[in-house]
Amino acid sequence: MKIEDKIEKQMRRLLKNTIILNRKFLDDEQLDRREQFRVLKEIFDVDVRDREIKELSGHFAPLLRNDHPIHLSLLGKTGTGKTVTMLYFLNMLQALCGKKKILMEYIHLDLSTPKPCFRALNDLACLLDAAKRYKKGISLDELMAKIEERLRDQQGYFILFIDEIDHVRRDLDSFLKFLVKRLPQTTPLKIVIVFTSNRLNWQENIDPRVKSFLKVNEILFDPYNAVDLRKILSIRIKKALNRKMLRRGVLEKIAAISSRTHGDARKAVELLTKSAHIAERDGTAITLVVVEVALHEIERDKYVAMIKSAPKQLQAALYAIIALSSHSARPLHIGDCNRGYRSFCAKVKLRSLTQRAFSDLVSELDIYGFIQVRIVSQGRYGRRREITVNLPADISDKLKKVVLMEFDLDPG
DNA sequence: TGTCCACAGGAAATACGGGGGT
DNA sequence: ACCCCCGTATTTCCTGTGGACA
Repeated sequence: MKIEDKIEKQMRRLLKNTIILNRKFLDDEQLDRREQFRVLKEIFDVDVRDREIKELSGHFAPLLRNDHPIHLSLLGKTGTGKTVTMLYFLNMLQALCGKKKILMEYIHLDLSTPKPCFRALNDLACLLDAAKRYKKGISLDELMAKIEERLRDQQGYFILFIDEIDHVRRDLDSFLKFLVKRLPQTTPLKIVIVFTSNRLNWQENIDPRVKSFLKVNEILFDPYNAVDLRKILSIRIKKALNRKMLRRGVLEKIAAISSRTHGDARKAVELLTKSAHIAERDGTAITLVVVEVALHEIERDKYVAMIKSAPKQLQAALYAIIALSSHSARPLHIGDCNRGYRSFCAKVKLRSLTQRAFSDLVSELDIYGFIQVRIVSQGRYGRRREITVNLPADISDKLKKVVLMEFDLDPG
């Protein structure tokens, strides 16, 4: 056989077993707005988030009567579709308003990373084209004035979609005071603010004087159930994957696992994506076993990402504890761990912290789930925390290697 | 019943580091 | 270049604790 034929045959065989046909439909980041909306439309067309969309329509219906709806608060855990549903809805609403010659403008202020009041206001000003991006050097008042100036003689409806409102740490009060109290008085715009939050009680500790101005309607987004997730996943599968390489029951399994553990659509799609990648890498179909492996790898990657982005001190503490725990079957105590930690610090030339600070590191590792800690009293022999490591062996090995590499040490 | 172990963990003091103003 | 401000990290100091043991 000629070499050209061989190559062609080989490539055709690989192509036949390709699993991911269109990568971008597995990652929303890679889709542009229009494509995103097209995917969303398909999802909403099969009645996913039907109730929520009905409630949204009800809330915004007064627009068509030239009436002024109150503010709105969308509550629910991450990955329950608060943001996408709202964006999709706003897009539709804008089209509708255009048709009916109703003036309407909306802004999406995304606070997905925590930021102080100043940053949030500055970001808003940027979106409105009212100011440049400042690091500092301008007071909150000036910033507010710029926003007011920009909106001073606008007409019609102005919908301000503020995503993850509880990420405004420090001075949420003045942020809200400006938006709900001051701004409506200085512009003829009819302002409707839509908040999202994954904490049901985000309004609890805001200034009562602001709160009294903040009339909100609430819509609750439940976690997705297995039926919804199946619909969402099958649309992704249709668009992105070679369905011949998907074994029976895989879709159901991913939907079931996801609805049981979190009900988060983004994580469900992530599990699907990971499974596809693994299957492709190993040259197999996506089977139930592959899904299991994917689940494990996602978990491992989560731990690795967490420790990589953690401060050096925390990395050192984790390394010392994992290393110590693999030697002894007994639970560890702070004293032992602290000694191990100190000697590790000496080895990697890291300044070691006091036991008090180290003790806080241990609590932090407990919160992140790397280790388990419980307080045990041994009477005369003191009161101490018992520290255990419950990670699968391959994960803790991997973590040790990662930490060593962070300290520029060869894991070998 | 009181003692005392070996810490836990709160509060206040202090060090550090990045950014702006001058 | 120098100082100041402010938020965060760390240290210092401290009080509290459940129960075995005498």
